[in-house]
Amino acid sequence: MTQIDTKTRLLDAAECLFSQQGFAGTSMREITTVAKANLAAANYHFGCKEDLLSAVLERRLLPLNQARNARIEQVLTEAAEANMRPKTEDLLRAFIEPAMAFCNAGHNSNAFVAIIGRSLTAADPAVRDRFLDLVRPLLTTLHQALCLALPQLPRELVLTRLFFTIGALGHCLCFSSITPLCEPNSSDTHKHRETLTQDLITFVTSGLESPC
Amino acid sequence: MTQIDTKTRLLDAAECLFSQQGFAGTSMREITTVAKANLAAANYHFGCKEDLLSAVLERRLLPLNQARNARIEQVLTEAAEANMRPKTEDLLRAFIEPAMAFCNAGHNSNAFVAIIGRSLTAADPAVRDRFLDLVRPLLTTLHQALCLALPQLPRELVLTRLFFTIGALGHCLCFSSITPLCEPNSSDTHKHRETLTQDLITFVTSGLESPC
DNA sequence: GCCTATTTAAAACGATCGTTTTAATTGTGT
DNA sequence: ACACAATTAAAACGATCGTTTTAAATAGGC
Repeated sequence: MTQIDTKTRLLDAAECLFSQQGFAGTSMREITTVAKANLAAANYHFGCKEDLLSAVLERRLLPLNQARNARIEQVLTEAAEANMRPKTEDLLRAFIEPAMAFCNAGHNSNAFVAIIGRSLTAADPAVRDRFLDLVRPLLTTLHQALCLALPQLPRELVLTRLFFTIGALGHCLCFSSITPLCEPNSSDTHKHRETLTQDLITFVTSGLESPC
Repeated sequence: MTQIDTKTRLLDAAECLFSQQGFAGTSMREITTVAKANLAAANYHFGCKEDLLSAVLERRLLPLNQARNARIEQVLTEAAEANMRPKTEDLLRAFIEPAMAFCNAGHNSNAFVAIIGRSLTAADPAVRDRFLDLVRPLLTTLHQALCLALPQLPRELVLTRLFFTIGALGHCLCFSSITPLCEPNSSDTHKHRETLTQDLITFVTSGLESPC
């Protein structure tokens, strides 16, 4: 068998269609058609549509958040060894860069980032809750780390500003998928994405470090 | 007839349901049931579901954006009279405050803000395009005004940072509807919303004014 | 009174939805 | 070879969808 796993093809198709049309706007028949698989195969592998969504989210989000978590821990460790406070910008970079880099990670993960960007504020509670369960631990870690970097600020204010940061990031992830900024896969796109990432980090770092 | 217009009841119901379940996740039958109207009445007044969405958007967004536009013009006029540059914070306040204040504007407009927050990055192009057409002029005006306030920054960077600002604002609008921060209509809610608004303005002002 | 616009009731249109079932067929490991 | 998991094909399940139609009833303006 030279072609990809049916299960993987289903995940790829679901990811692509969910990102373009949303969860409610995508049918199981569309997914199986794009995946060139049988309609029954989807339910056979994933049970129901909502569990397919969970599988789509988990496949990318678990490793992504693991990478972000590792980078945050690294920033904290290096700061502790130097007997200094971690820098706000370093923490935010550890949180943002892996997500934005996902756009260029090959496969069709650039479709996935739009799902991330939208899931947090999704109207459908089924989407929102399944997503929130996957990111809550990371956000808690990041919040605590940011409080170390910004001891002069009330913890509650840091959390509020972290919310703003997430909003800005999510908006970026959505738009870089909706509106391909240049021709896809061109070096221009790469460069622009890197610029955009740095612009975002600069923006939210200033926002978070703003005096109380 | 002591009760409200059928047309208005349909708009209210659609607004409420769209904000809670999204456009694709809400059926015409749900809307007419909540509105205590006949199913045929919805199509009679609005034609089709998409045009109903447009009507829902326009009812609140036109006056809201008109108010924001007037406040931006006022900031520009006062700055011109004083022979000074407009302040970034004043412009951002003119843009943000009316939207956030909408949460407490009575009727059920607090449901509407979630629609605003989500529409910009909606998966469904029908939703996104109809929304974008209603806000594009305002965003153009705001961008130009911000360039006057930040002449040291490239216009393109100002636009990028305005995108981040919109993302943070949209995220706020969504969450203040999803998670009622306190008991609704309590003075606590009012106070918290005002605090949140000021926190957001402080955050994005710092972000926009960050050195290049 | 008459005209027109609203609104209701009820039913039907064809279409699509998520899911399940049944049967036959492939592939893989042992 | 046998067993078991994966996959296909095709059909059907009941349900819901957006929209239209037909008919009757209700209101308000002139």
